[in-house]
Amino acid sequence: MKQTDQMSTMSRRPGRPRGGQLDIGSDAILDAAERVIRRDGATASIDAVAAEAGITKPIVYARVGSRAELANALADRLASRMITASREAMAGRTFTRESLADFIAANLATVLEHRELFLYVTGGSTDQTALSRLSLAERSATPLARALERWREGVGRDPAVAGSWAYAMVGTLQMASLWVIDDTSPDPRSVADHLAELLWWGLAGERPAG
Amino acid sequence: MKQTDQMSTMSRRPGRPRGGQLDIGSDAILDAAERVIRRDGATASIDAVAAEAGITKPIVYARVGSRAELANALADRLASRMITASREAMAGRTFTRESLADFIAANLATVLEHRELFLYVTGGSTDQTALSRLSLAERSATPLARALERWREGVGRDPAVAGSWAYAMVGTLQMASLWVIDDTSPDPRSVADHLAELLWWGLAGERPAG
DNA sequence: AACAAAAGTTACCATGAGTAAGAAATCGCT
DNA sequence: AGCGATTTCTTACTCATGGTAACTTTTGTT
Repeated sequence: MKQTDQMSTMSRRPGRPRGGQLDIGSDAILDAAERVIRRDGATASIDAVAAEAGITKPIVYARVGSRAELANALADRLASRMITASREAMAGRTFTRESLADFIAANLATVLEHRELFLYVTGGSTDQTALSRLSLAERSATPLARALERWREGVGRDPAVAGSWAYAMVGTLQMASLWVIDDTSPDPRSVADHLAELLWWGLAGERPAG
Repeated sequence: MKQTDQMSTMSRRPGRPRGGQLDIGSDAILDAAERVIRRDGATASIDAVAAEAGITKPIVYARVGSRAELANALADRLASRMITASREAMAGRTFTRESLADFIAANLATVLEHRELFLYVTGGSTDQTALSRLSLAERSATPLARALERWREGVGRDPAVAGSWAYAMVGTLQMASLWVIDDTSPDPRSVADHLAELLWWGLAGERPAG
C-alpha cells in the first residue's frame, strides 16, 4: 500500500503518468458524469465530473469536449435507454391503444428513473442554441419519424406528416415528463392513458363513420 | 439641454437621485430586457439589461428580482401574447379541424415573432428547478386545461383527461416551435396542418363507426 | 442643524467554463 | 546509452456572470 495513486481521492503528480497514458476513456467520464448528476443534481459542474472520474478538467475537455458536447453525449445515452424501454414495451405486440399507452408509460418510467439526468440534458445551459436543444429530441424523433413514414406508406396515406408527428410525440413526452417529475400531475399510469386516448385516434388514421 | 441625465448612455452619480426616485418601474425593465434579448440573443446578461434600461444591476434585483424571476415575468408576457393570438385566431369560430390548425399556426407564428425571447424563457439557466421550467408551460396549460374540462363535461365525457391533454398540447407546440425555429422543418403552415391532423380526432372525441 | 432613512452607484465576491503554462514521463535519433 | 522532442498529464490562470456588500448622495423628520 505504498503506492499513492490507488485511491480515486488521491491527486496524481503533474506530468505524463507512468505507463504512458491513463486508461480513462470517454465512457468512464460519462459514467462519472451520470453518477455526479444523480447525486448532485443538474447543476453538476465539469470540475465535479472530473473529480468523480479521478482526473482533472482539461482531460474532460480532451476526451469528450465542451459542456454542450458532454450534454449531447449524455443525451445519446438517455435516448438509447428510452428507445430500448420502448422496444421492450412494444415487443411482438400489434399497434393498439393499449400498446400505445404502454409505450408512453415506458418512456415516462425511464425518465423518472433518470430524473436529474433528464433535467440536465433537456435543461441545457443558457448559451445553447436552438439546434443543440433539439439534440435529445432529434435522437428520439428521427427513428420515430422513420417508423411513422413506413407505416403511413403501408396504409396508403400521406407520409409527409411523419416528421411533425414524431416531434409532436417527443414534445408531448418531454412536457409530460416534466409535469410528472414536478409531482403536480396525476400518477404516471393515468397520464399515459390520457395521452394515449388523445393520440390514438389520430395515429390510427381511422375515421368517424359520418 | 444642460441636464446631464438625458442620454441613456450617461452614467449617473452615486447616491439617491434628485427627486427622490427614478421613474423606472419593472415594466420598463422588462421592455429593456426584451430589446436586449431580441438584439443579443438568449445569452443576454443582467448587466446588459440594466444598461439598456439606463440603470445598474442592483436596481434590476430590487425591481424584478433574480434572473429566474426575470425569466418568469418575461414568460408571462410571452404567454399572454400567445393566448391573445390564439383568441384572435379562434374568435367566433366553431371548433373544427381547420380552426384547430389555425390555432396552432397562430401559436407558431407568435413564437417565430419572438424567437430569441422564446429561447430565453424556455431555455432557462442550468440551476432552474423542474418547477421553474414548467412556468411558461403552466401559464398556457392551465387555461387550456380549464377550457378542455368544461368542454368534456359539456359533451358528457370524462374531464379527467384535461390536464394531461393541455400539457401534451403545450409540449407539442413547444417542440414544434423549436423545430420550426431551427429551420429544419417544413414551412410552419404545413407543420400546423399536420399537427391538427394528429390531434383533431382525439380532441373531437368522435369515434370510428366499426 | 443634525441625524436617520431611502435610493442609487461602485466595488466586490463566488462560481464555473474554458485555456495557457509548467512538470514528468515516453519516444526517437544518433 | 544519452539526450532532446513529444506526449500527457496537473496546476494555475483568465474571463464572464449572478448576486451582494459597502459607500454616496438626497430626502425627510425632529
